[in-house]
Amino acid sequence: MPHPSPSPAAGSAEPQRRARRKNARPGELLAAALDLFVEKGYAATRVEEVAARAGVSKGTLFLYFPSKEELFKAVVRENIAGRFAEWQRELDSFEGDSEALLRRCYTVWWERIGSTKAAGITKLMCSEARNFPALAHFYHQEVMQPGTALVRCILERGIARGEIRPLDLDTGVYLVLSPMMFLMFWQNTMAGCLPARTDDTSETAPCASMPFSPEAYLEAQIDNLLRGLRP
Amino acid sequence: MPHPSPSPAAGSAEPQRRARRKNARPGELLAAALDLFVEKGYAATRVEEVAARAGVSKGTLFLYFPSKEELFKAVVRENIAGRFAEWQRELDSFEGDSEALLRRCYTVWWERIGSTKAAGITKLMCSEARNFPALAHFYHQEVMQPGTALVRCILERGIARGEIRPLDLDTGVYLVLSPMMFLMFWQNTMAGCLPARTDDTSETAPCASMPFSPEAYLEAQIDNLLRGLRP
Amino acid sequence: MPHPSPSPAAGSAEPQRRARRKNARPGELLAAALDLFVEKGYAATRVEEVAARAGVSKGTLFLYFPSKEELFKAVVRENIAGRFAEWQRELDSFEGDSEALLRRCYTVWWERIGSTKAAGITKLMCSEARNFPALAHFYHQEVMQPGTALVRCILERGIARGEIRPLDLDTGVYLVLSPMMFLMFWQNTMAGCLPARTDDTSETAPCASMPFSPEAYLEAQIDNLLRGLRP
Amino acid sequence: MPHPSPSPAAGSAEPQRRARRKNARPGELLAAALDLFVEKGYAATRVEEVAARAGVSKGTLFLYFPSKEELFKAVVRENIAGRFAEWQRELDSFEGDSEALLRRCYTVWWERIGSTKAAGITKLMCSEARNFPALAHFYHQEVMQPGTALVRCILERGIARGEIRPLDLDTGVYLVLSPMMFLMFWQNTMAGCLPARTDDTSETAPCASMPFSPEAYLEAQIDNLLRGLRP
DNA sequence: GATGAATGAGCGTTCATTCAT
DNA sequence: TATGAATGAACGCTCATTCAT
Repeated sequence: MPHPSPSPAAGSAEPQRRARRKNARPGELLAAALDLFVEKGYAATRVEEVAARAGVSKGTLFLYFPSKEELFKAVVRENIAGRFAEWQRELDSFEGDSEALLRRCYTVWWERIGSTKAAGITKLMCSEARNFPALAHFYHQEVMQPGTALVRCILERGIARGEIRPLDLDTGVYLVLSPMMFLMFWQNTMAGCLPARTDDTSETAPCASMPFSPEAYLEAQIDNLLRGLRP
Repeated sequence: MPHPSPSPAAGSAEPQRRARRKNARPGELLAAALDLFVEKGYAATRVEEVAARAGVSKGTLFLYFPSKEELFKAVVRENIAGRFAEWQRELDSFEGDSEALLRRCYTVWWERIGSTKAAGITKLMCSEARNFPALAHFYHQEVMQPGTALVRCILERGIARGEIRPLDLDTGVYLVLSPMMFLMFWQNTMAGCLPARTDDTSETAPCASMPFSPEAYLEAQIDNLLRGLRP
Repeated sequence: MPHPSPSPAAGSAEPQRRARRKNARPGELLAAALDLFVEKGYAATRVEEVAARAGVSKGTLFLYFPSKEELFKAVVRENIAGRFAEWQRELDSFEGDSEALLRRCYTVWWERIGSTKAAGITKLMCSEARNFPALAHFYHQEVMQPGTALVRCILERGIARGEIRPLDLDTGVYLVLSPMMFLMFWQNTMAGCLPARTDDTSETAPCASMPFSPEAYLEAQIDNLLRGLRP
Repeated sequence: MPHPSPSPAAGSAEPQRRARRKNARPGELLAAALDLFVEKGYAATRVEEVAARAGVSKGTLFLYFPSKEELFKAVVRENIAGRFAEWQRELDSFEGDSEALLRRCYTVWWERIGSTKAAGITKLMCSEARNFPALAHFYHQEVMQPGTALVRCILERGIARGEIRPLDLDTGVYLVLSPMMFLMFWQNTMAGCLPARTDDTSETAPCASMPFSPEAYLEAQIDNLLRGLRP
């Protein structure tokens, strides 16, 4: 095995690449689409760019997703909407008290959504909902409704167990949800503190002088929320 | 009355009005642009529409602003004035306890910002921050920083008076601010509740099944916040 | 039974069927193409659809026909066979008067051509003539010329027998032919009476208010033609 | 006036060209569109080509016509549909007998439609109706319906005056119309005899060996029709 | 031979921008 | 100064054609 690394390695793995790619394509496209949608927004993302980032041509994208709109929906389903069933199961089988449940809820959300690119989707959706009513409807149906339903379950359970003071649930769910939403907005706007974009202009991080730790924020919110919800 | 009809000088106060209009032009364009940018977002707003709403032609707009991008920047700069000095004075002279102060703070914010077009500017700014990093920086310094400073004052005062439990202020300020930001986003996206599309599928307004009253939300947040902040 | 599963020779009569299919391929493709070209026109027919209807893949079609254009040409050549010799024989042996002959002529034409897919070929050919001048020429020589010759015979016979008034035959043949051509066009266009579009405006089938029965039309035409041709 | 002709003549007429063109543009575009639609069909005609033939850019076309479909409709209205009112007036004020009326009807039709490019529209419409149901509907409503209504008027008048034998009008109108339609098809398919296209390939006229005079055909048809319609 | 994943030129349409008037 | 006719680059999407397997 001489020259293992810098060699172009042209040869053995080529034949099956086509077949192997075929299965990988949707995932690669979804990943590229997630990146670009979050980075530039829905309207400003060109499908050709998504295709290019996934290493294929424009036409190929339409082999897997019939339209830009469906591509976006697939991104949402892949990264958010498709996971509610699992979360509901986790919730149903949880055995601790409401404080533990809420803390776990925030932790899990932060790990799986809040700190990932998926959080950018929510910000994007809120930014462009008015211009793409069909997408807004889809997002509402597939994400907002299940999300609020999940939180409502948690609160109802806590009230039933006497661990949470009775409160109007229609607005109560937003006591739990709004910190998450705030974080998703914050992370994807003011927080140029993220590794910063690598493409065009040199970009001084806007919040350089204003410390903000999402984890600390979340911690403070959950603490305060729990105090406030106590019976 | 010689040459009554073909003379071009028909009309008395015209020249003056023309001149008056000329000075007002940039302002009228900025006002129209503000409305439309807030209403539809940056990308979806057409310069022709801005010009039309300002009562001038498309070409005239480009006489005052060299490009759509510069128009947008001018709109944001124009509308994010500092009213913080006034608020700081109101705060300094407040004599009630922290609960009253915080409640008043939310009320005043809702009346002067949250329920007005100003909230739309914030949402707009956040939505487009990635595309206009310089503006995002500007906004952060001129709005976010003073805003957090103000809230920090309130909390420090409360802690000093023993009305608020000690807590890390760097993150604590966001306990107060995040409901406001959440509301500004919410009001300008999901609550758009467009009158349903008329084309293919029957689509009820997206928020039909998810009631949300900003006032009720604010009430619930302030209540819970105050409970949580109690020593 | 060694190697039962991974052996590719699984199946008994498969090889033969494969071979049989292989010879039938071009014909199956031509048949599918005929259907679709007649149904949707040249431009609107997608080669993939032709391949699918013939039960093969898109790539396979291009194995047999080098391009969509050549496929079209092959379809037209294949389907415009000459049945004129047979009709000439039937005409030569006819013994009734001219009215009976002309009536029979229309009836036979309607049964064998007018009401069948063959009419669709004619309409197709006429519709695409400008894009395929060579085919138009071919069609003119192989179909139009013999057709007019046949009708000319009928008229000459009638004039000779004193049953038809003398008239210029060069144009007279079209008195007989034009109703047929009109019908072939009509049947394959306006009479499509598509099941109404389902999207925006309420659109009843285009011919709803304009009743048209091919048989009644043919009947009226032959009646009027015979009256007009009487000496 | 030295060098009057080869001089570029740049100078006097330039200033008003813009304004003058503005009024002329729709007409120029409609003329170009008529040419191309008739020449290549609806689907195969590219709007960019229409614009180019009218001497403007693609975008300019959309300044005057909001879509390709509306451009086509405008062509139809300009060349056919918009004239029925005038024809109806001419019909209402006609004072001769039915033979004179029908002869005049054919003559006028031939001069204003049949022998012009407008005839190509009907052929086009029949060729592509199935693929563009909206256009088919429009054409049916704006052309076929008024056309048949007009002919029906003529026949009813003749029957009332005892100059035409009673006959079922629903099919009777087609006795009058089908020769026109036949001619429109014929002229625009088999009759490469027209001055032949000047663009790409050398095209031998397909009907070289088969004499066909539209005028003679029309003459024969009207003669025979009148004989057939006599009471 | 047969497949179907991949391509890319081309379509109708939009809209920020220009410039002759 | 103000206009609005004109532009052309770009978009989302289609589909005949190619070619590695």
